[in-house]
Amino acid sequence: MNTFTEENYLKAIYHGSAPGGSVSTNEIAAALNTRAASVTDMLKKLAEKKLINYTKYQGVTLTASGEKIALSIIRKHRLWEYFLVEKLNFKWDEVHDVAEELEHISSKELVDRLDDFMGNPKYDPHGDPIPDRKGEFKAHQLKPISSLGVNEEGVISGVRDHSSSFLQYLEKTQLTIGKKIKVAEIHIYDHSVVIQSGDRRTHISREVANNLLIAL
Amino acid sequence: MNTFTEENYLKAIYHGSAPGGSVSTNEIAAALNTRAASVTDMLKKLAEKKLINYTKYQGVTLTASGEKIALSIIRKHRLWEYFLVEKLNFKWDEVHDVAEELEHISSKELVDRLDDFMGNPKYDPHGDPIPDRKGEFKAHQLKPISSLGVNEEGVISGVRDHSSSFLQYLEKTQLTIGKKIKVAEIHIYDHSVVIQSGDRRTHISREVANNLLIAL
DNA sequence: TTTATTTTTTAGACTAATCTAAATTTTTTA
DNA sequence: TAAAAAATTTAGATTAGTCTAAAAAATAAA
Ligand SMILES: [Mn+2]
Ligand SMILES: [Mn+2]
Ligand SMILES: [Mn+2]
Ligand SMILES: [Mn+2]
Repeated sequence: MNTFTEENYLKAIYHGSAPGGSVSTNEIAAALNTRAASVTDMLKKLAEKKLINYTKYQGVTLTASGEKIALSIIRKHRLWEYFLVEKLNFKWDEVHDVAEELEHISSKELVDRLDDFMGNPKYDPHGDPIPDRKGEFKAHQLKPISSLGVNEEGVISGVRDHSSSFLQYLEKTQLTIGKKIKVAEIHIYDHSVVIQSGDRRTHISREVANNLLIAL
Repeated sequence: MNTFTEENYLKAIYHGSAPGGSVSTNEIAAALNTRAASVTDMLKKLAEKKLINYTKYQGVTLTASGEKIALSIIRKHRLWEYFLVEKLNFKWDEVHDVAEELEHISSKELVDRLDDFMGNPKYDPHGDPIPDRKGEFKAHQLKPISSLGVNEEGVISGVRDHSSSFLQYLEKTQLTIGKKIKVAEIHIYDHSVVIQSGDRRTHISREVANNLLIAL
């Protein structure tokens, strides 16, 4: 097995990689709140274990087995988040830190049974896809509200910013996953957007419009 | 917070202490599958943190705060075991190792909600009492079947040996928690016992009779 | 295409947890 | 109560993960 730390590095590399691309030492250091020198040390170890492809100064990509591990961690993270929200009544902004711990519980039997217990959910509370036991998943096709024109509609299906302050803001303004919305107005001056949802109108900033994702 | 290792030491000290008594370095080493020298190092650290009372060569006891932590770990362990058996359909002999990991998840909110979700159970799948959120619990008054005389009755309420081989044996012979039993015969020669449970008779060895506990 | 800046790696140290082997202390036994 | 045995602690190393400071490589700018 791998240590928690190794698992966190693999996950960070997975999340930091643009499709097909590689991740830099500094990006990993930023994601894990650590120093570049520490990252270099760990990259050597992960390369030694054949979990990443690493050549000095070139950045890294995951090998097939590294990606498999990363996906299993992400599966656990998202299933536990779903459990916390759906079964234990946590709010969607309260679950991430707990899931960061739970994702390292090793038992595969446990997550698979948890998955069945909850009816094999496909998306976590933030709209992110949950890999199945084979590591497969299909992501929603998403785009930010800021890319819509006036009168275009869609269903809120994901967030680009997972911070609890953003999630709390969305909760308060009732812009949560599953809500059907329409763009009512766009202010050219500051790119802020007025959203219509049912008979409720909400004025959101450009930043919020960039971070709120709707399904096509 | 404390490391997993520190938590495991505190738990071992708690479990190793006879009521009011102290635990020896070697006992802790045996319980944790480690060496006496390692234990000594850790005892110094825990004493430094005022979680144990330690004087060289004298053995250790938990301080009030050390005991509080130990009980919170035990609470988590047993609640998770209950969850695994009652909600995820694990068998009682399969849950211990998973609970050994889950008990270190730090969120107090999580265990308290889990406790409520399950209806605040008082005993875990092996009959051990689950401390409440204040660390309080009442243990069953238990005695081994081997202490009963012929025709005495009782309800199976706990085990002294938690090994999966023993639990599997009990499962197979249907001598599980909650079963009402009566001692039908005692063989003087080897102290083996014939147990009547419903219309089923089971012949168990002295060793099994010593490790199966019934409520008074 | 040199020079400056940024990124990454190496060198050397530190902490937590562990180990073996040797030294102490305590307990038993004679 | 003195020698032998058992338990415990100390000494000195090791591994994982981290850090700061300095060196090296890559990239950007002049
Ligand atoms: Mn999360
Ligand atoms: Mn999520
Ligand atoms: Mn257990
Ligand atoms: Mn138990």
